[in-house]
Amino acid sequence: MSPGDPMPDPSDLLEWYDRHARDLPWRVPPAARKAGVAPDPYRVWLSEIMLQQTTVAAVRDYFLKFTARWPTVTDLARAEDADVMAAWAGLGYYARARNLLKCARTVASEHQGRFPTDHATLLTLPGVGPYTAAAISAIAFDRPETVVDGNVERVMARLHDEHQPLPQSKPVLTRYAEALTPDTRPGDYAQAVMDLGATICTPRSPACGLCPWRSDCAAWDAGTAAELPKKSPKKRKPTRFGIAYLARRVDGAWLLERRPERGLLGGMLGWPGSDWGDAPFEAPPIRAEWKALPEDARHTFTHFHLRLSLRTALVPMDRTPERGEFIPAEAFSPDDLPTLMRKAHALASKG
DNA sequence: GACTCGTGGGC
DNA sequence: TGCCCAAGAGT
Repeated sequence: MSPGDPMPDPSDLLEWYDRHARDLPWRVPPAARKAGVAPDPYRVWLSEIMLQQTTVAAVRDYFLKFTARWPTVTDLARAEDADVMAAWAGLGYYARARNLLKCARTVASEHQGRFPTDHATLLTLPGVGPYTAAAISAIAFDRPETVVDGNVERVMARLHDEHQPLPQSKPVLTRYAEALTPDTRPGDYAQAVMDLGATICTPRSPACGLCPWRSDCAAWDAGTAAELPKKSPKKRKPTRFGIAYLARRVDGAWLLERRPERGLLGGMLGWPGSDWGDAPFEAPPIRAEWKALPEDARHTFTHFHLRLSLRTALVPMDRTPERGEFIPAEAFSPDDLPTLMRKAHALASKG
């Protein structure tokens, strides 16, 4: 920070937030907050975990489903692993769901079912990193912590016309954000900066004409808002190949397998099959007359494309699988599977 | 610091 | 179609 740097007024943003705060299921609106309504730390924590690298639109229904089924952190702590993983299926980044349960059980057993209020203690919880610790402390407990997510990075890069690319610029953007964090209404302020980034100071075609901080924005002055923040170039994704075996028993049961805790889709149910690489091979998980499907399941993960070759078979009752276990038709729903495995199921059921 | 780790929507 | 992006954390 140096003299002459833009110094926007947090009050201007709070005033904007009072008029334009989005209506979100996990949010206590500013008027209610002023009237003394305190957020439920459980709901704040749950929403923040779900929102990691995930859009509000994708999270909304999952949040409602989870809070209806597990209204408190102790309810969640008592849940079966398989039930939570199934409820999370489709939302992605499944380590979050595993850590969600670990965290709920830690809060229940070591913190008397109440979330810690301070940043340092929150950081010790599974799945809670610097951003989420600050968000819970600020939003749930109205402490003056600085949240730095992708929105805040973008807003700060523009306010200061910072052209150094992310992630190298992260430390300086964090200092800019810290310098702005107010002692009054820090929880609303944290949500306000993120709302600004999500609705006005957007990645593409920002609506600078509507921005309460426009007159204090260096990128607005320079005409560079839309090209910030700069980011380091990304590598392109390779394509990997795999084989999956979808066995259906004559009584309708499906042969599924719980994936290892670590790694891609860790802890989720899936179809037995090969590893994913250049030239996969894997013997079938059960003796049967296997038929190759004409169409591969295609799916793109964060860092590679996958083409999954599918094999199907109808197997008699008296045969024991070498891998996985049969799940009865009435206990199976493709909604309990990660999206890739749903795609494979849809193709097998169609064919 | 560099990787790994999902998914759906927008352009 | 292909790339970018989204309230990041763990290793």
